[in-house]
Amino acid sequence: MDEIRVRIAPSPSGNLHIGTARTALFNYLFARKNGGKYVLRIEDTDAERTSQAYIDNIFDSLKALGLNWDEGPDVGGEYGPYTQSERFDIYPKYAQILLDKGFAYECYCTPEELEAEKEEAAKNKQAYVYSKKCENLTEEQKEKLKAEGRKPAIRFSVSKAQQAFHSSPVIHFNDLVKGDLHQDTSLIGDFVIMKSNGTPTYNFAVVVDDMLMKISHIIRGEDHISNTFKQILIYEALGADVPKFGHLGMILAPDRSKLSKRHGATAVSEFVEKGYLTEALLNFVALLGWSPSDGVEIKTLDEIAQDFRIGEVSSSNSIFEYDKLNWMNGQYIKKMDIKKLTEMAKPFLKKYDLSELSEEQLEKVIAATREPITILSELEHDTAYFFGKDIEYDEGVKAENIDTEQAQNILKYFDSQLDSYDFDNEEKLHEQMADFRTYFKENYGIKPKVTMWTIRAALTGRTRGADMGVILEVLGKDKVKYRIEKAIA
RNA sequence: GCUCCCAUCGUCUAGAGGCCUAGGACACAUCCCUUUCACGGAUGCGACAGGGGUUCAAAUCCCCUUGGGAGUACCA
Repeated sequence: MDEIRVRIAPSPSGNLHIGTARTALFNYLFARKNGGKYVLRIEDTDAERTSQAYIDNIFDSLKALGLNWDEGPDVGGEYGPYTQSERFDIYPKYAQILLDKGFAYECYCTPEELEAEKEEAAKNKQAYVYSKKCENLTEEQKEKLKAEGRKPAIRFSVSKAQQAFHSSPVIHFNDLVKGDLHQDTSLIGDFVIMKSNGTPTYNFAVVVDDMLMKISHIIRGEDHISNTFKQILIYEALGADVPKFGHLGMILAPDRSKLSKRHGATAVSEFVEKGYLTEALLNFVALLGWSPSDGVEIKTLDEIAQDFRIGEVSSSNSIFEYDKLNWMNGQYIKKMDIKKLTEMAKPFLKKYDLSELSEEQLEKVIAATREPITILSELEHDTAYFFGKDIEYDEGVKAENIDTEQAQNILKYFDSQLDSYDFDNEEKLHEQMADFRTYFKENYGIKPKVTMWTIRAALTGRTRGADMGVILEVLGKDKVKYRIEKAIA
């Protein structure tokens, strides 16, 4: 096992979760940094909870994030198929090997019997461990049970595997991020590896797949630590090399509970719909657990991959706070190519008739409004006054910035000068506006700031917004005149 | 309940015994820049969970307590 191979193995029982995205990212980074392969496998053994829409969402989200896989369901690869439901015929073979080696046995217990065992354990305040009552069934007993119509599940004999490969019931492994981890296997009950319906359980399917796909390093969430001990035993029982494991802390909500819809978005696609850029999302999520050696936090995927070391990843949980994500998203919005950004902004501007503006004008609008925003959805509000004929006034703006005597004078004068302004010449218009401000400053002592504020209020209904030059230019003389005259009482 | 993991500013983190009167980023506050708002810049506020050890020396190592998280399925 010298080739480095990692995988991301999402279960399509929901859209791609931000936590899964981070796990995918760290696997991707590890593969890139170490010249390995990164594979995608879909774990859909539970048909009940799987849907094609989720599979599509997972593919799309991963691609949008730039986490492209070297092998996977769509691109194929040497070790396919990469969808578990297409591998159902291979698990029984390995279960049989375990049966033959004596590391597994058939279990004919009914759900009711199992339930009774659990209740008994709970009553005695004992940790539940399967009773092993089916471990030594004779052939006659099995036949009898089968005759009753019972279908067996296959259980893994934890104690037999432990005794065969470890001198102590307490087994250890060296985790890539957490270091030495241990568990007393006598506390692990003989668990089911093949359900009575013939499908594998998670713990069995992952091992078989990871083994067959020659996965060398398994990087995943720490919620899998307890599974790891079971999996190590299966690898050993199968006679396979045990891969290296690395467990990442979880991503928690600000209240330290599991991140759920109640805290806002959880799926990558939801973040995108809200106006987050996948680049920012990815960069942000990388910082949850990992930190750059040079202190520069805004980095491309490639840059992060260069600097990534799995052993330096934080082993504790981290909380998902929007503040920094928002800031980072804003940074990406400011730096993004304007044409690309304009394209991305369009879905957020559905409310408006975009045909009012040329592509060039729209770009100007976006360029002028991108600065203060943090997420794309803010664009709808911030660009409102560029569309339509009439505008809505923010609260208080009319009374404070338009209806005063001074404001009215400014507006009237502006209106009288309008015809002489050259809206087709950016530079000239800029000069003319400067003259306009100077006029009020020199003749009436009105600060340029106030003069501009008045015009802005009349034109946009607000006291904050894009650069005045851009507003004038994009609106054009007719609209400007219309709004100014409307503001004059 | 049992088992496992984790523990530095509000949050993300740097820190692998002396370089730490603990550094950076976000957020927050103030100031500067500016034709508005913003961007940007500067400054400030702000943490080693608690208690025991080990050591000449501990945020860094050990133990206990507390707190948080995870697992405990014929879910993945």
